[in-house]
Amino acid sequence: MPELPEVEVVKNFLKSNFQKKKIIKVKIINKNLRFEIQSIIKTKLTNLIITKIYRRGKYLILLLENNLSLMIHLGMTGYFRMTNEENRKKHDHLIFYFCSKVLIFNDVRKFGFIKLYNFEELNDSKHLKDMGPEPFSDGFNLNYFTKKIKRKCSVKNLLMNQKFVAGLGNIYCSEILFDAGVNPEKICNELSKKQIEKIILSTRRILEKAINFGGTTIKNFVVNNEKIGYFKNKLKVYGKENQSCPRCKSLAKIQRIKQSGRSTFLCTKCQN
DNA sequence: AGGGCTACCTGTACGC
DNA sequence: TGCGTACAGGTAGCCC
Repeated sequence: MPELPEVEVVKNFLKSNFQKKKIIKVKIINKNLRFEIQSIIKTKLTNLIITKIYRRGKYLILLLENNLSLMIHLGMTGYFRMTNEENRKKHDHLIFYFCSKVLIFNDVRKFGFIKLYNFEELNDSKHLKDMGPEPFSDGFNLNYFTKKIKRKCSVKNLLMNQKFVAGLGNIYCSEILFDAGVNPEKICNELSKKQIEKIILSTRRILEKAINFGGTTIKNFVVNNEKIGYFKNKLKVYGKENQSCPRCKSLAKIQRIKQSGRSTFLCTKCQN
């Protein structure tokens, strides 16, 4: 599920409720996520204060006392919910107990994971060390884009590559390229300067809008029991196969194609 | 080196 | 009702 906007929304939720709060206890219900949850976190995290919470790409990072950091990835279906007492659901895997709250990590498909790092090892981890710039950072600019372009790669696959730019996934790549008027199958070394500039602009515009609407709910994006994600109503092409193009109106229908095994939605009339 | 493909896991929707 | 198939926001780790 979660791409950058959804992870940003989760980060804000965690930040406003758990930053500066002390973890009283950790309980592992099922350690078999994508990577096994280290049982050491039960003892290591007990009685530590979460000093800072932030996002890098699609990763959530919790900084803790004792120079520790917790890396969390939500995979496709991971989410957190906050309760006042232990209130279990199917596919709950981990529980953090705080003074008056309980925070539960749930993940149906178990593609998510939680890993403990010493802070100084965090950015050298395999997950973060080659990650591309944040889309909102100055580093994601025309010069960077132009230099990083490799032939033989479609522009959609380029944007999906976390080493190129952090945080974009399957939904937003379709939406961004529709907004930019660029065909997702375009080979990226054939992009004009103008198109690259448009893609950078559209990336920021779409992500910002999605964050402001609380992300996108397709199936099960949940924050604290609430299905939010009103950006779903704002999607222009994703999941809109055979509907008329919102830009050319009746002239063309939205098509679904496959790129690297994943669905891409586009209008072949207005995306060139 | 860098891209493509598959595996990982569970649930849902749809055709027959 | 059941069964088989396709598909779903993720990435690591193979293979070429």
